[in-house]
Amino acid sequence: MIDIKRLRDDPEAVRSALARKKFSFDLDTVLELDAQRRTAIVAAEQAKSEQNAANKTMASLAKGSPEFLEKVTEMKTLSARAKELENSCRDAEEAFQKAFLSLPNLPDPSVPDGREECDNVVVSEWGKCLPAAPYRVPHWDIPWFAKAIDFGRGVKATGAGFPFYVGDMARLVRALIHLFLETARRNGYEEVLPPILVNEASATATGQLPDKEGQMYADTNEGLYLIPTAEVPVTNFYRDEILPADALPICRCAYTPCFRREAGSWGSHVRGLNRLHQFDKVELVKWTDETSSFDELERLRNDVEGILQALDLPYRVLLMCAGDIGFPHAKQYDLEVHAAGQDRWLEVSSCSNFTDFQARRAGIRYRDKDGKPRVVHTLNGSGLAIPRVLAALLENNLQPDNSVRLPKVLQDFMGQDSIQF
RNA sequence: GGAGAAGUGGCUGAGUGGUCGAAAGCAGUUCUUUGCUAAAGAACCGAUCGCCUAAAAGCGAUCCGUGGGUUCAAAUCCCACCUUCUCCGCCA
Repeated sequence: MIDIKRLRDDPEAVRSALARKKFSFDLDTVLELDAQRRTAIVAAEQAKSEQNAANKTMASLAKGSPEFLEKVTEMKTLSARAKELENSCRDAEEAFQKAFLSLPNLPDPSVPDGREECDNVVVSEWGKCLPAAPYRVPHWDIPWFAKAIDFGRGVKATGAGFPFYVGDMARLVRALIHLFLETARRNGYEEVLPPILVNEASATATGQLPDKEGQMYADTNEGLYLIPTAEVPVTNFYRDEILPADALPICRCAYTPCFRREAGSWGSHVRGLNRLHQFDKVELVKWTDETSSFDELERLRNDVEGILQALDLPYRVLLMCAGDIGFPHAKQYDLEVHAAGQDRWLEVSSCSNFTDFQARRAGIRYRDKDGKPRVVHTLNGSGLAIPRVLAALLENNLQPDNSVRLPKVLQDFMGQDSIQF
């Protein structure tokens, strides 16, 4: 959630900032509910204060004395009134919270205007896109693809979008996970292995709820959700905690499988590895103070770019426009690799600064030099999502003999310089 | 899954239904003193929300695992749930 004080102080600035995003919002209602809530609080606290005072005098009276009994009658009235006001106060608070929680984060001023995908700005490109050639095909058309990544048997075991990776392909996935984690470790991120089911409070804190409820697989028996990204459990590591000032910045990395229902987002363009219900990803997460989060975002992005360069995959970096960034995001870069067989850019990472939006929901703070609690800033970025990286590797490194040459960084781990089925 | 025990401030740990935000100790901050990388003494030392402020101070409300209930009044009594520990059973 955003800072309510900021909204009160300058609603028009908040209004125009939010208007740049694609989400609908109702500031006037929020402000009105805030005012109502505060009036209710004043009334309830006043009543409660009177009751407390009466209670105090009562404590000094002898039990059962006439004065005492008289006070009991008075207290009954006060108590009933206080309870009543307290209830209306709670209702007002709930109504306010519900409306307030539905406000998205403010986009940073450095984020360009725009309504859709085509308004995103390419801020850098690395490497050369490979030219078309007769033997370059989409990865799903590689003759042995169905053997190496078995979608058919995945359907049998689970359903569409849950493939089996077989033999050297399974090893290759493991090699990528290893490479990503080790690269992150060398860049100063501490590895964690988090739970992959989270509760409602965690999903709300990072902003998946209530905005994207339908995107997650849920265990309704236990009230738990399969994580759509490691961001959720990892960010919640410090939920409701106050960190010492010298702890920041904290950098963590985590490998997890990720689960997304992707309801209604299927079509001919999402064949093969382009979109799955379950996929593997290494996620990078940072907690910083409010002065350095945008610098840390650049560092994060740089760390992720390093991996793509090591894999020798041509990529570009998009600065997402205000209309295309997510609900909790203040600023977001998308990294896309070029897959030569499809001649398409595939998003493999999204690096974002959430400023204080998630941290405020999650109650993650740090103690500044004066000992005052302040809300931290949170960031995260994929480093990286495996299937699309794999798609690009297969398509870009496919040889005329249908083998796939491995980049140097993977050869050592795999103990071979190419794969072939 | 069965049987017990427990959940209090950063930590340890008192707490009789009313004067308890809550003793005490530790840690922390500031100061005093002693010439020596330390000791002693003193003061301060939780969070959230609201009112008032330019801001602070100040005032008020709330918080003793969570949510209900009893009562004029609950950390204290009752119920449910969650978590932790011990014992038994089962199991990767």
